[in-house]
Amino acid sequence: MPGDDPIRVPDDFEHEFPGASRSAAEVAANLVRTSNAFVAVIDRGPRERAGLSASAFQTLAILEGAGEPIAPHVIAERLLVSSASMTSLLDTLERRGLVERRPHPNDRRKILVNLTEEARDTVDQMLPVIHAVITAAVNDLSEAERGRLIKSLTTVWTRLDEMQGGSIPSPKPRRKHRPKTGRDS
Amino acid sequence: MPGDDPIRVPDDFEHEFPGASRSAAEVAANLVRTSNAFVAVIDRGPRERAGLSASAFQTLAILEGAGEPIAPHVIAERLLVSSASMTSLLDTLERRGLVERRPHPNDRRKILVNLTEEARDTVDQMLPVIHAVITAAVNDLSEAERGRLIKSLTTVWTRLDEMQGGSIPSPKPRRKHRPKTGRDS
DNA sequence: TATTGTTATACTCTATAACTATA
DNA sequence: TATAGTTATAGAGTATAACAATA
Repeated sequence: MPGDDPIRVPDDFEHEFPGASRSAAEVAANLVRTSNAFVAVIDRGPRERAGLSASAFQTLAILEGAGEPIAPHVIAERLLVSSASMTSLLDTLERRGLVERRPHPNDRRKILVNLTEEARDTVDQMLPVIHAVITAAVNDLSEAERGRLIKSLTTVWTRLDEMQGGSIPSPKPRRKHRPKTGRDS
Repeated sequence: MPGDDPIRVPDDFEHEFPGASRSAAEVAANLVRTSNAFVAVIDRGPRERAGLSASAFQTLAILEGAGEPIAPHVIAERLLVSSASMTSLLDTLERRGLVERRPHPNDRRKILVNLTEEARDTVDQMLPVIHAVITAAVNDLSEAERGRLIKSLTTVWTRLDEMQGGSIPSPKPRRKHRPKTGRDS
């Protein structure tokens, strides 16, 4: 099966991008590919079957994970969207009967977002499918390999998390034969 | 630093989801988190600085990778969007001066999409930044660890790729204390 | 004054269906 | 008939700015 090989990066990569690491590029490419495959399988299976957008799905997951009704601005923070976008998302979810808005008992500026019975049923049907997919996908790795994999991933994530805040490293310029343009050929 | 730990899954996970593997869930969670961090750093850095949507960015990447002008339906296939969506994307990119449509020399139904000088300059500025980020992120892993990581990722990806086509495993139902609803409390 | 949520407005991405031109 | 691309239309997600109600 030729499709079962890792993604490779060309020989001249480190010449084209001085200072960059070829093996690092291969790690990143294979990492993102595998993550995308996870998301694709889960999307096409449970999520799209339920007719939910990615944001709607995450909103339900946040509410389910919280274990109790929470206010829109809390969901918006976790979802990294504006409060106006949150209003729109909740409108959609409420229209579909998956959430309900209720007044906050103490603070009359706030509301609390509840999952409906239907939404909890949906989540209860989706999660076992998702975990069955994950369990099957990782099945060929030994426990020791899983441990090493998690450790390596955490090492990389830690560095990325540091970069999130601000300074990303400044690179040396690219060195290359420009691609054909159709104009200068 | 408490934030530098791997994502863990609760003790009762395998009781809650019979048949599912806790270590597999931890692998998946940490994998997706790390991939998302990669994408986030690249998005907030190079991509958003260039004012490009994810699809616009990918369109430029496809054109750059092709190394020569290609037809819209080819881009649409690789991007997994409809031809009408492709037209709209190209409208946006052309309005910004990043691509040009030219008639196909042989087949008058077709057009060819060219990158402009400005687009090639943009890509040439973005790629070194992206590879510098990747190189720095993976810096703490030895070459041996990179090799093992890529191998494990490929193993998982292969299984996921098999699942893409069709049959996802059927799970046993969830077993749980339902979360509070605000109604029945 | 600050916080919470909504409304108004606008733009992008996405899709389906109908259409034109060409092969 | 089949293929390539566009137009028309519609819906969702996103954002910013302005606003009302409440703290």
